[in-house]
Amino acid sequence: MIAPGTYEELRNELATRHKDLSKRLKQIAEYALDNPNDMALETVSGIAERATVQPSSLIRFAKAFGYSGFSEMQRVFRTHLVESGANYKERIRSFGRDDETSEYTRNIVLDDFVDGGIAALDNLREVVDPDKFEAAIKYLREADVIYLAAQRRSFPVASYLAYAFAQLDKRCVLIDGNGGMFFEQGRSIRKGDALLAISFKSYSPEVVQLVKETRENNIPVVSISDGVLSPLTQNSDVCLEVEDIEVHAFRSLAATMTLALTLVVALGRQLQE
Amino acid sequence: MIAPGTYEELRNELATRHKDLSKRLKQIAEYALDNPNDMALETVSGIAERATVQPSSLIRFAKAFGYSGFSEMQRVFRTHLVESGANYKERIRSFGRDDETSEYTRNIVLDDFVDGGIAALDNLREVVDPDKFEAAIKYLREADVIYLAAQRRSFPVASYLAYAFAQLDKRCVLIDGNGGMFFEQGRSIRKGDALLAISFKSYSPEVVQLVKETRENNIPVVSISDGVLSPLTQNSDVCLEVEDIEVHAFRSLAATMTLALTLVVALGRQLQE
DNA sequence: CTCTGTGTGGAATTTTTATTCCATTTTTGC
DNA sequence: GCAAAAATGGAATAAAAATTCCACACAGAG
Repeated sequence: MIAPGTYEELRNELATRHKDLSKRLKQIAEYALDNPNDMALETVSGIAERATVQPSSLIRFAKAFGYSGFSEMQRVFRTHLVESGANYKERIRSFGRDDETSEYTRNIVLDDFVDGGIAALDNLREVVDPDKFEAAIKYLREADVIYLAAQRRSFPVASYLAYAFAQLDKRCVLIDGNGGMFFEQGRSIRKGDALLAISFKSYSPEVVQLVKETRENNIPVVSISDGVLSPLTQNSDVCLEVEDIEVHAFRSLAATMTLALTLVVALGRQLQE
Repeated sequence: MIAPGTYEELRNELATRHKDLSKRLKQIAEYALDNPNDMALETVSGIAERATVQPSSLIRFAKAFGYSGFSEMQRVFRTHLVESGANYKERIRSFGRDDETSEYTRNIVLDDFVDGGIAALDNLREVVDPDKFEAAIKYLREADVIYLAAQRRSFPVASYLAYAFAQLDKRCVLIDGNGGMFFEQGRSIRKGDALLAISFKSYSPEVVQLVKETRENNIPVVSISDGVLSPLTQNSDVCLEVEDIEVHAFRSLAATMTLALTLVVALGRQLQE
């Protein structure tokens, strides 16, 4: 007897064997299919109570399907809960075992990054708050000149935005830190302009400082960063959250780039009107 | 002290109080925000291990936020896990409906780009030829200095690669055309180096010309471009094809960025050996 | 440099939870 | 309708998990 390792397999097994089960086990099977979340999260006695069976029946049930005990079966339900839920990070964690032959590896790598990128984009759809997005656009639309600040890994995003804004005939300044003049470039910002800053952990100190200074001068700051702990979030008028997934210790920019593009297009539409 | 009853409240609380927390509690706050699923499903000691803290710190953490113990706090994460899953399914169901209200429309834009990005990534998986990929890596690995050439929309990709190569201690020169010296920078390439050029239609004449010149000098040229008709394909030793999909007349860089990242990681592995 | 108080690691303890076992009940085959 | 087998309930036990507690480390004040 081999125990089903995935929720789908278990479901199948439950369906096919349902009619041959004893009264109590039938009852449990039905409950499990109706309330997979309970199966994933509740304790044996909790489920027993809700399903009006004895705790011991639940253990018998698990054993009848080949598991060593209830806990082992519960893992299947838990995994399913995580994977079916939008929460993408766990999904990512489950791949990326990469101790294969190099023949294999090269494709594995590309596949991993592609999967990671897709998961990041899926996630982007969920976490972007439409109100914040709208607010960000408003600041950018009203700005006379948009200043773009980003360093290191995030710099390409700013560079892309600079190109795209130029296409829209939206004036902008890309603070590239050329000649070590990051702050000199940044401080030429003035009333009527807006700063768009992009940085992820570990946050570029220059960008963080520039954001703070700009905010203190009552100039609007829009930022793109990761999560609520980011120092950008705390010092910006509006912060859009993105999280690009880390695969093999490298982070792609797929989601961030897509967000940037969306920002540009949305802004472009409003400018046309 | 009143404990946050929902995930969002807790998240907020974590964010605002993060800076005042002690070292360990900070560490836990970060872990919790990054791995909410673990917080929902794992045991105290399991989480403690993954977050490299002591079990007792987790209990202290929960109490610091007003809960009676870890278990009470865990309920918040569990509820969130279940509910976020439900929302996700809801979203999928309501997908593809686009009956106006600008309220709705702005999301449509993001959704479109996300879908476009996903499609582009899926496509990337298919069209990348492993042999060409391998060959590209070989040229780059053997190069003394990698020269990066790209203009306009593709420039951010080169900029990203420059950053990533530097991280790998691989020498490279980013031809950025600063001061109008595109060709001057490009012509400093010499035997033993390699050129990595990125351009899509309509192809940047400068990049195309540089590729041709470099090839004529018997220096290896690797390119990233779109399709067999690209003048880069014809004048490169190896050309990797990508096609980022056009949505609302704008092209994202999601797929190209992902390819670039993969290139970097694959190269990085070989350099380590 | 020493004292004081907060923060931390880790073992000990308590509580909760899973599992086993067996007496009792229900089904099944004759 | 009567054994024999299977299934069930529920208390007893074992296992695992959460929580407490205390000795020690460390940072900041004097």
